[in-house]
Amino acid sequence: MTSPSEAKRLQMTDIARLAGVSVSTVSRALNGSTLINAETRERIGQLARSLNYSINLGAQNLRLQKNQTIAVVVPYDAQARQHISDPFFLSIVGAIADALTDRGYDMLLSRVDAERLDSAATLYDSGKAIGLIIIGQWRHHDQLNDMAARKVPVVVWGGQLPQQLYCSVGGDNVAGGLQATRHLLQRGCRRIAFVGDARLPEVDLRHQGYRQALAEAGSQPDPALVLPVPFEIIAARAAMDQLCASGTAFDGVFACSDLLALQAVQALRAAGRQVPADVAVVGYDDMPLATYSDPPLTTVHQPVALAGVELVDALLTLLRGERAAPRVLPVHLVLRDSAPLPV
Amino acid sequence: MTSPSEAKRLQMTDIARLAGVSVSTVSRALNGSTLINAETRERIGQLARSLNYSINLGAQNLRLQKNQTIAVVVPYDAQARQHISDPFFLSIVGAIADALTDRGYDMLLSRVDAERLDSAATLYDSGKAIGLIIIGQWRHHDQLNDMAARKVPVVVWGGQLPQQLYCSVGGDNVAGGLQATRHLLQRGCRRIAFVGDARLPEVDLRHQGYRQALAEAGSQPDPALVLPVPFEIIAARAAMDQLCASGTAFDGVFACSDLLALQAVQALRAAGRQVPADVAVVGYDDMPLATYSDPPLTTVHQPVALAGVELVDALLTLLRGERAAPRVLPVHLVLRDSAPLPV
DNA sequence: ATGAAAGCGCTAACAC
DNA sequence: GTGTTAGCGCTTTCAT
Repeated sequence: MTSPSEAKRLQMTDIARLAGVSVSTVSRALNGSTLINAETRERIGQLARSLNYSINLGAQNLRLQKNQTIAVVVPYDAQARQHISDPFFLSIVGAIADALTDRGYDMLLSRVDAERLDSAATLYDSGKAIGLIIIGQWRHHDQLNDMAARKVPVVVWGGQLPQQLYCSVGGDNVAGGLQATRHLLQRGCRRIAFVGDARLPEVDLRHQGYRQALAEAGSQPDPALVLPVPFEIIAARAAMDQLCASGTAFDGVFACSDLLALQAVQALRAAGRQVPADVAVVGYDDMPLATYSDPPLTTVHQPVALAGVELVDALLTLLRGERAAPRVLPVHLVLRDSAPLPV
Repeated sequence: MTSPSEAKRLQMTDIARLAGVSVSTVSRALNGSTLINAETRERIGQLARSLNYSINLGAQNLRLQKNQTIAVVVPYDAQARQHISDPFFLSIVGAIADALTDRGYDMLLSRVDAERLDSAATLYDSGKAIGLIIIGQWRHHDQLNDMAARKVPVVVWGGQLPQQLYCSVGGDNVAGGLQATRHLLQRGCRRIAFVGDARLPEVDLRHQGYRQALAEAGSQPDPALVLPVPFEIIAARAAMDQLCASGTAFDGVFACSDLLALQAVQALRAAGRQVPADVAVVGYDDMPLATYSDPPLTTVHQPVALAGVELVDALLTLLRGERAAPRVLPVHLVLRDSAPLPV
């Protein structure tokens, strides 16, 4: 509404002139140096405050070789021009923001093409940020390894993989897949669909848990029941509709996000099948909507707030020059109506 | 995992030395100056790329007096140490991130105490960001006015108020309140509870719409039906439980967020009342969960993606030195089962 | 207790 | 076409 500041931004010289002292005195005063006479210090402080002067951090950082900015990178599908929409991504970004704020760091939120995760390194190379938190490995474990190999301080939300040079923090995906699938089997499900793109490491680990649970039960995995859909609801719905239409028999669904699970529910209903009576459904993430949905979702809970703290602490550990071991955070199944306990 | 870079960060001098030229040549080459011989330019480019060198933006910005960083400020309740959790805030942050990325700006995500919105101005004063987008006016219209008066480039998501010096972008809250309440009246509701803290301007405007709709219908507003709850589910649930227990008669609820609406639904059910048969409920925001919830929510849709674009464009207008007029974005009621059309 | 001056990494006159 | 040099706004020796 009001038009902008043509008023050149104040700088230390201005304060110095107004206070009738030199810039070094202002600098020292503003930084609380005890070298400066307490009352001049106070006077300069007052003056600066009354003029809303604030030290230029760009210049200060350059001089001090410091920087308190961490980049949080949310990859996106450039082809689909897909926007940040999955609530899980948004809430983990919120959790990281909280953790960084608590520790006095600034957060630069960036989006990069999921096919070029390595391009995030420019944020570090250019000094915009002193470290990177990347949300998800996507399909580029190798690029992340390369970044770590050239000593870019980076922590990744995702699964722990063999031959991993970077620090990852993630939920226990195998355990999540295992618990979800075991629960469905225990309910008596015999043919359980797996919804998620196993080219993503996290999903692949959940898929391992799924297969392991099937193996325990002596059940054969059926490739026709694996739906390699991305974290994107339109595609998920289409794939589920197709599965329903195909005539392939199934009585359970394990979906790799709550949103995917709810799309499955809708597709099933559209096909005239009841949840959980005909088909039980288990989701992943335990976002708030899982509580309110119809039916409330049985889902694998991910500790989002803890995730934010762990990601940040791991990165700060790296920045201190220490090694940061990958962390696998506990997950647990939350029982609700989409797949209740067997009666 | 891997430990950090003790390797001092490369700088232009290093590239210059390795290329056997002066820093100015490197600078020009890297900035694509045609003054430089095409092949030396290419050679230097290759060298820099192969070493992952990237111009130090802190220094560059200092020299060029430029900066492409916009701060997005999410206020929070410091007393409650409440975290970013309302899905609406998170999704508008996502929308702003998309809009800024498209336009080549960096986004600094900051949290400030909702009682000290003016503290966000330091981000500008210190040169961290060239402009501010603040999510919500909260209870400090005056602080925002002060910031605008001293020419801080700021745009606020929120309602348009009288005597407003800053640029706001927001949904049409009066229309939203009007449509929601009219719809409930049209269904035959006679006693409609209003759930939301009218000390917040946006909520107050919705409340105006609510009162206007009641007036149109010749209905008397009853203060006992106004629940001044914050955007926080625990408090909302408690207030709704209390209303149910109080014996105050009501047959409709207009809640100022979808999350509040769903808490109302849960409280009503706990009190043995059906939605929408006994009490119809209308929410606000039209977040994804409104589609999936039980019952799906009739709610006022806010154009989140558009909001991101408008906020960013308004700020860029200010930064260009032009005036940016406040914008009120259209909202519309989405009919679902929590308050279906009258039969 | 305060000031003068050098320099953080970069760019852009101004030389040659 | 390329090098030399003077700052961008700040902190910090080193003087006084």
